[in-house]
Amino acid sequence: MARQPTHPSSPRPGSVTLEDIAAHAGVSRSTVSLVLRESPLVAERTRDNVRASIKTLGYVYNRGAAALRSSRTHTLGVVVYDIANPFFGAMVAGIDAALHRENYVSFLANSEDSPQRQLRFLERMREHRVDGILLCPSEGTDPALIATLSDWNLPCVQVLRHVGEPPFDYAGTDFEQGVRLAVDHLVARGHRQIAFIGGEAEHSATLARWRGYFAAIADHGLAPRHLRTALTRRAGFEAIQTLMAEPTPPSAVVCHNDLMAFGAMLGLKRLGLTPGVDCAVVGTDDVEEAALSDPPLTSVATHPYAIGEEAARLALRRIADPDGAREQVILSPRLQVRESSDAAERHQDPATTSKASAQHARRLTTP
Amino acid sequence: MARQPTHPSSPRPGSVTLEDIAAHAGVSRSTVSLVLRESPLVAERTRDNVRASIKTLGYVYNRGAAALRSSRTHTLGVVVYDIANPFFGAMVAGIDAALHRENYVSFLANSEDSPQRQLRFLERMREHRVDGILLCPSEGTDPALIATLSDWNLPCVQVLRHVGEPPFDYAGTDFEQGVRLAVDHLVARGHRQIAFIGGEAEHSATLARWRGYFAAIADHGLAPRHLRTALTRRAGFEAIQTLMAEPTPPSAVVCHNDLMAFGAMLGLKRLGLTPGVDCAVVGTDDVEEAALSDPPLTSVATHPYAIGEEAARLALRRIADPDGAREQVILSPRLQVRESSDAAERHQDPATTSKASAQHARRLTTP
DNA sequence: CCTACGATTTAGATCAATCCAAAAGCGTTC
DNA sequence: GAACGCTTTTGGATTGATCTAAATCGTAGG
Repeated sequence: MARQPTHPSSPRPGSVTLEDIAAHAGVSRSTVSLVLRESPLVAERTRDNVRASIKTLGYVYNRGAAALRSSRTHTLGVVVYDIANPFFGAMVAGIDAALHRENYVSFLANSEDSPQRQLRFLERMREHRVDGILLCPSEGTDPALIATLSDWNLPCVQVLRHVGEPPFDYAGTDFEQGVRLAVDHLVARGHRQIAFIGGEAEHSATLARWRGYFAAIADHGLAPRHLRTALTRRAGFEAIQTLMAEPTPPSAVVCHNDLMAFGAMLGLKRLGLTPGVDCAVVGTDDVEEAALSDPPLTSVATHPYAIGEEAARLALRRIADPDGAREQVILSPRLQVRESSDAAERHQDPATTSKASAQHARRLTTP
Repeated sequence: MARQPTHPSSPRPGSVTLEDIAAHAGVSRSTVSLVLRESPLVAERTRDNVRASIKTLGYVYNRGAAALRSSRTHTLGVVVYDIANPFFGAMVAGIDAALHRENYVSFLANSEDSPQRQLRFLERMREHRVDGILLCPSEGTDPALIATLSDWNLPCVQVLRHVGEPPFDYAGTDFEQGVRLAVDHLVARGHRQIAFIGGEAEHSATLARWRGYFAAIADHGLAPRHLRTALTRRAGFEAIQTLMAEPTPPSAVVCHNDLMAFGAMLGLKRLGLTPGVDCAVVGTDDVEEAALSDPPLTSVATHPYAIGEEAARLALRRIADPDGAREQVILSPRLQVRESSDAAERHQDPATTSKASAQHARRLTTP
């Protein structure tokens, strides 16, 4: 109601078209279109006139119509498998920030780790003609999916996990290296019985952690103790109690993620033990809560926000150059040592949080 | 490459159109369109033929083109101010689930609590011609925004927070009632010095908590003690230490959210006090972590997933009937009592989580 | 005076669907 | 065999942008 367009035949507000602008400014539709797309072909005087008409008529660009002709929607599909997990929340925030800067906008779907849901969403994305996909493949994703997307002509960047054979575009963290850092740290603190809990599933991200664990343990000439569990707080709570009841209980545990580590620390307390004194605990992710737990948790920082940003950047690059060399961006994890693995550590300010250090990124290019 | 469309002039795979299907099935474009939209006007034989052609040619529906003509995109814009917060993660999951069922898909934006970013996103949504908006208004949102959206002909459902004057569509929780429940519970346990921490900002959601707190305290003839702080874990950690250093320290605190409550419990431990024994702590939200903290946290459950679902349903209803009566769906909170407010409670299984009880919803309709 | 030139601007086709009014098909009945 | 009523089907217009090749314009060179 505020500003009715002056053109009389427009039925509801918001349906002013290029045609209307053209008539008002005394030029052709084409010229208005060029102005909207900041083309250098248009004379400055004309451009100003057109801009003025656009303003007075309250025109709104119709991206749908533009996409029909240009087959570019400025739209991306993002699939994660658990948006309620703060790690993915941070990642999505990073994606959002990077896309926002480039005037892109993203569809989000939560696959709930169901390949069927994931596929349905991807099909829908195809109908909406998104320019590309950011995919955290759900559990049990058919590796052929990536080839299918490629058949569909849909650029796809995998994030955090990956399936199928390289080369593909991928952004994630070097989890193998992360677990190695954790084990090395614990060995340096004198631990010899170092267990690993987590990882019943078989993604790349889980496998990488295993590799890191077994390799590091072997390097130090120690005996591995690996317990497969779910990846929840609850699972950590139970797993630690199982381990501590064994004939040779571990003196330290490395956990698949921070949630499990918190669970493990609670489990230790339930047993009357003190985390960091009776048994060291190391997590993975370094979520905000890690600095403020009791005791503060040593954790391998995996920079979800930075991963999100990198993934988005990668996708935009692939859209601009569909046949360019595939790229893998792998951020280096960083170990944040706190009291849960080092009771001797000074009692610091509780919120010494780590900043994402994206400059540690390693870039691989597969031609 | 898998299945090349038989139509020779199509440049890349995936660009099979209605025209191609029509030619292949020996009918007109219009008929194919009717089949796609499950129109009862088409004879069964014809429908089957067309379906077969669609399959063999590998046709993909182009929603962009359809939207151009029908001005319905089957698309929604969702704005939250902190997607990294697990509460919003759960809410978005609820929204996603509800929309998925109705073949809708949603754009997500993280406003980072900036009205400018929020507005930019909303403008972009308008360009994409979304059918509606789900909005958690960012801090400092101009109340006129809701009227502007209405001018734009964009149905908008506010979620969790709201600005502007009713009537509008809204889905949220009765925070006032929630805080009341918490205070009543504490009084019943014999507490007389009950403080409230949190809420320096001025949203509806914060104001409602205040109202609940002051009203309940007054009802019981007690003296209020309210500390305004930020809404972070860190803030809770500091606030409790401030309060406990006062001449009459509280015997119980109610916190704006669970994050702050966790911080407060940590702060008590830092002072050598035991949460639940030396000072009771109650949070709000009942996040998953609450059941597994040390001690388990009493919390007012606010059902984010259910709120998300209700909000999405509301939006779809409004799209179908733009001039219908505005609705407010307000879920009733439920108090989940655990040891942090009741040290005498039996040591239960740590993960007795609450199920969202959406049947407690109260529906208001403003004509 | 005519043409060529670079810089702008434009008409008309095109993109892939929906909408609408009109036509076609078809079995009855007069 | 024409008229009728009913279900199906169909051209052609429409939606709002982009793309392409051609038109316009003022000026300078031959």
